[in-house]
Amino acid sequence: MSSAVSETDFVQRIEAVRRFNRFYTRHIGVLHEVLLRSPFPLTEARVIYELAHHEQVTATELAEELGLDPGYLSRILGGLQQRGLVVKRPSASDGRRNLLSLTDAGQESFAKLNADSRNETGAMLSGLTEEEQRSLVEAMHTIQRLLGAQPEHRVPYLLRPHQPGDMGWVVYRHGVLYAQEYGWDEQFEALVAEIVANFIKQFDPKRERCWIAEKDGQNVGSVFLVKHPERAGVGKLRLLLVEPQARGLGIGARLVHECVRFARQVGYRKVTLWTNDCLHAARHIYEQVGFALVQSKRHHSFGHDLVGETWELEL
Amino acid sequence: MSSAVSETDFVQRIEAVRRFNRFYTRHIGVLHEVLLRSPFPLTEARVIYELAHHEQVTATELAEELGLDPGYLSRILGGLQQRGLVVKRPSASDGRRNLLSLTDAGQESFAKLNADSRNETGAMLSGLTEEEQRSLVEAMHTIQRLLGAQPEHRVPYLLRPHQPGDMGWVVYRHGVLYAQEYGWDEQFEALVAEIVANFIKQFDPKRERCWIAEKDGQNVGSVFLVKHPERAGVGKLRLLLVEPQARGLGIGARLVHECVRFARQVGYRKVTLWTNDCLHAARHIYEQVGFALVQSKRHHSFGHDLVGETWELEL
DNA sequence: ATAAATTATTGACTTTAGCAACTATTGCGG
DNA sequence: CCGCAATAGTTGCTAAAGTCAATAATTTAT
Repeated sequence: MSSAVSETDFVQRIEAVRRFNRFYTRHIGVLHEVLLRSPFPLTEARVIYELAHHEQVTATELAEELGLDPGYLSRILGGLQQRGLVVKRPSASDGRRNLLSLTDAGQESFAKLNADSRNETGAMLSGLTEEEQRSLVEAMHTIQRLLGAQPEHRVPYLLRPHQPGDMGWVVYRHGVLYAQEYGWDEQFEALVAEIVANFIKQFDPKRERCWIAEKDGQNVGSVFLVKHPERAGVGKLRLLLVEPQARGLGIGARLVHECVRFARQVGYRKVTLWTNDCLHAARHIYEQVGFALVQSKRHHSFGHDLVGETWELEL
Repeated sequence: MSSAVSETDFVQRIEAVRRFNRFYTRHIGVLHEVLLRSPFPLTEARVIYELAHHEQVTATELAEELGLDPGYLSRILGGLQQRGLVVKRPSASDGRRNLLSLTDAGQESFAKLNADSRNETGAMLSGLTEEEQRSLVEAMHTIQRLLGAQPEHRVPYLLRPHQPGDMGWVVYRHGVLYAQEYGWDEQFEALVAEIVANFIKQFDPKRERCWIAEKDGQNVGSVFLVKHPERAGVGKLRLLLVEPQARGLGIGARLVHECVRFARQVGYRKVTLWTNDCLHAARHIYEQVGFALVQSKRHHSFGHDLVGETWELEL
């Protein structure tokens, strides 16, 4: 070793790290007690958690990520499937693999778990001052960086069904963002409000749905699929929105993709949507997913001259 | 909540903390795999670890500290006792309690576990630069402070039998410290060297022992109990030393205490020791433990005029 | 085309853990 | 000093968590 002094430092650091590990082992133990109060055994909860953060995973990946025995995991997944929380689809490209994902019920279970855990953490944090919270988070970042947390390769956001509060958020953010980005006036916000009001009033869970994208605990995107008011067997995609700070992560595409998947699943024969030609990012996504422009029509709304467009996708 | 902005921050912090918890859960999982390669199951290892850091604990305290179920712990302790790693003595003051401590074999097992874990952590740390190591440790301190790690009320040091390297350390530190603090010359260091050489050459594990005090992974104290060269049934306490940076923690008293306990246990009828009147701290400890001054004699040694003293304790 | 590797499942087990009931003490209030 | 609540620890029973090896179905590599 280089010198007596630095050797001493080194040994002391080792002990400091070990002390921290003991401390945090204990700390995590306490956290887990909270999860244990949920109807899910801890390991199951962890599996659900991972599933919620992946579009689709294979069992092997999951086992890897959670450090579980494949056999054990297989059984856990079996149980979750039986209870209707997880579905498994054979992979198209590899007959050995199965792609796993949460069902709606699974999503719901996750939402509850997630909320509990979040509240727990929130309660802990709120015992600290603003300044202390900042230091804590910063210290945690430092540790993760130094211990080589490989950038989590799960998607950094989350899709979920709507919850209380989400409708207000949708109206609010549509209003703010379209005003900011396109200068649209409050007529647009009113339109959005009307749409979501109707969605809630006439909600048919079997054939309609809202997806909210969440990132770091905050809403960052939305999309709705509703029955077309006049044309039976046709679904209408509405209110696609992604917050500026969350753009570039593929959230928009993912939202539309989910929408279409759901539309197929519940038996629509066609999905239609109305947008405006100035919304380039959205149009691009619709194109990618396979929608075709079927009609274009000038109109004056929201304080501007616009070109409204109707797009359709055969299922 | 105060404002939209700080609410946003708060939610993001919650997620950051949760992310860290997941990260560290996995990280600790990996650490534990290492321990799992040892002959001890993780929980047993933790129990041994705690026992090594306490003079004597009760099962309840231990369960509390480790967050274990008392029943479960009881069984673990039972197993450790059967394998001769732990002994249990009924408490004098409370008939319900049992005071637990590691046997020699237990100490040895601990030493191995501890070394493995330390090496593991050392290997991890040495992948980082000096600067990075410092940040890491600092971040860990921050977290412990903020999450209210109550100051560990276990003793922050550790007594253990001697290992390779310890004898050299004893000679080296006696030489350095007595020179620094009392100006003694290298004759003293030579004397110490001779004593430890004889200790090793004529070591009788049944009736002789060396204790090394360790703190944060470093040696900080020593004491020896050996057979008196002339008087059968008498033990001689020698080479009591505590590093300046570790004084005030009761390490000296603890070392002498262990010595006396051992002397009683292996059947000596008396313990004697030789010291000098200028070593105030040491004399104070001997007095406290019950030693009596039986002889005082001037001598010139180590480059100084000194007053040598003989102290004795009837067992 | 065959061997080797990968993905997932199953059966048979062990270990780990938690709860509740029970015994032996102790401390306390009347 | 008696009775009773509280504490320390043990034991039986049960569930959860995890392991290991064998197997089947594919895919990939040689």
